[in-house]
Amino acid sequence: MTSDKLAECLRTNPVVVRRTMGLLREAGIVTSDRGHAGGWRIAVDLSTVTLRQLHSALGEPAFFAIGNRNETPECLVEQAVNAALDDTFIKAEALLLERFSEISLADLAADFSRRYAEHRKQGR
Amino acid sequence: MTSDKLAECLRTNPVVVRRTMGLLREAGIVTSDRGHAGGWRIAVDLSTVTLRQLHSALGEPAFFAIGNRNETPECLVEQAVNAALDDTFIKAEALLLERFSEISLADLAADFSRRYAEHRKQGR
DNA sequence: GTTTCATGTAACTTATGTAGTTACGATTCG
DNA sequence: CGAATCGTAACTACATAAGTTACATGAAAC
Repeated sequence: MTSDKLAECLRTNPVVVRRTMGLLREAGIVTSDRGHAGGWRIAVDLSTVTLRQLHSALGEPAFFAIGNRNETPECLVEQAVNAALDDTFIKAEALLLERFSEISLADLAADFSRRYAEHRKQGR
Repeated sequence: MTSDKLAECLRTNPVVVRRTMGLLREAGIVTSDRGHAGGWRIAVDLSTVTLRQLHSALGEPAFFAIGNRNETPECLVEQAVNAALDDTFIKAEALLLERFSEISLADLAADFSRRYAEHRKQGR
């Protein structure tokens, strides 16, 4: 599928698609071909790719919007708050990473297919 | 303590302090007095205020930086992803909220005091 | 009562990060 | 050759949070 087509599906811009897909290519998950009949192609079996791997391929973006701004603050109040919460943030992150590693793209594809079939049935 | 002094401690601006402290005042956690010898005062026993209450007073800002952008998306792919992850995000959030409700400002104050004493000992 | 010290708050400015856009070079196929 | 496509740099737009300015309001000091 071309960047243009993907951008249309995702309601965004082809260059944005290329930027993100480029990271997935670096991780070996997709390949790209230039020129006529080029575009993006999935390079691996969907059952072998987990959300954990995608998260990693995309640069491990932060899970949390709040919490630790500074790992080793000088401020003693900040230190006390970090000490009280760090363990829990680490546990919560582990929970999410664990779940991410359990979900493969094949799982999502299967669920999508189910939903799509349902959608078509309802649509009639 | 005045907004000016607090702003200095927090390395920020008095108006920013007033904005945030105003929310804490609405929640009954602090009071403010105008005029000479005015400023902010803690209104309750620190042992009765938990981080959960602060989080609530400050408008329950989002815990997560990623995840669900749309609770009920039309897109079937997005639906499949949400279905796969929602439970886990809810669990992770519950974990954080639970921990927040376990920690009182008195706990943090005590830990701060310990750190401060240590700091002064080291300082000599 | 005037002066000084505070908060309360509206309005504006600045900073930051993400996304979107334009432009064009490089590559591939027909 | 020419059309299609990615690669990428550079720029623009937008949203959000934080910072700033300005001034009104209120309270205590003297």
